[in-house]
Amino acid sequence: MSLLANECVREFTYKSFSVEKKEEESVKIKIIDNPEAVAYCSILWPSAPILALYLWEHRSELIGKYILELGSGTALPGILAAKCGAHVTLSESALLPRSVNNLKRTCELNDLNSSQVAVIGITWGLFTSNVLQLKPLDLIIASDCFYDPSVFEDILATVSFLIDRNPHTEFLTTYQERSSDWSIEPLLHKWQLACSSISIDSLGVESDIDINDLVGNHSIHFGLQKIFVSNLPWTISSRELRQYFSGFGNIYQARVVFDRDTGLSKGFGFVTFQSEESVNKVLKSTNHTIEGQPIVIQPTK
DNA sequence: GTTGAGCGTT
Repeated sequence: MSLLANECVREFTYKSFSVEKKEEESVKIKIIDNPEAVAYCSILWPSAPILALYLWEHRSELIGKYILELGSGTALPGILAAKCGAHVTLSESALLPRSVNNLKRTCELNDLNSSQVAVIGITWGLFTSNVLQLKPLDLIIASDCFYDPSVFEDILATVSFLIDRNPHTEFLTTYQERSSDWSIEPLLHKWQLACSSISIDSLGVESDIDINDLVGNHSIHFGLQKIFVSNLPWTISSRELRQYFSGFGNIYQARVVFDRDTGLSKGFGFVTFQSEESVNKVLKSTNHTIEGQPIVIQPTK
């Protein structure tokens, strides 16, 4: 399997001592991360390792279960569930064939063939034949799918439909709180779904993983993590933009905006950091220059 | 049409 530009393979190892088997169990997962991707589904968001770690710590309950992952993206939780013995179906939007294909590539990367893990296109809120043909599920999982309020109801419509067909199906989801104004609670009522939250305080203790390392400072809003950069030299690409700002902290995404028609740089771009602190550092520091040219930094509107 | 204020993409 070959990687595209900006893609990298990230390895996750889950290890725990099994009291029942009196031996250490471990599994290694490889996922394709593309922090530069325009499509959010190619980026490994912190909710994914959290859900994966939760599944790992409940792996004995996964054996033989039928699990569907919605909006799989990098598919870390889904692949982990498959490695733990579940029958897993990964899914991505049917409108994004490349993202669906990325799921197939990830299966290949983890030596899982199509009889072990199925990959299908599911568009949230649409009841296409792919959804109708699903076998009864034990569990639906989704990491970081509640990132845009305009799709909240579509996701829950799909979940509600699948739970209606098989009432013992459970839905397990992790998400980042991006705005205190957002809530799925009214929609849960509307779709007659009940929910409870699971504490992640003791998550990782068994595997000796500090979840803060996985999450970073992500409980903050997106706007504060992102800066608008202008007066860029015409010649620089997202790569150089990333390179310049990498000195201020870990970067999720750095993008120069190019004109769709001419392909020429518009001379501005966006940099999204993994923490608010990095943004503050950038804003405090003056005299930012790239290739000798002063550049302008502003918080995003 | 060879630039210099601006807030993109999915």
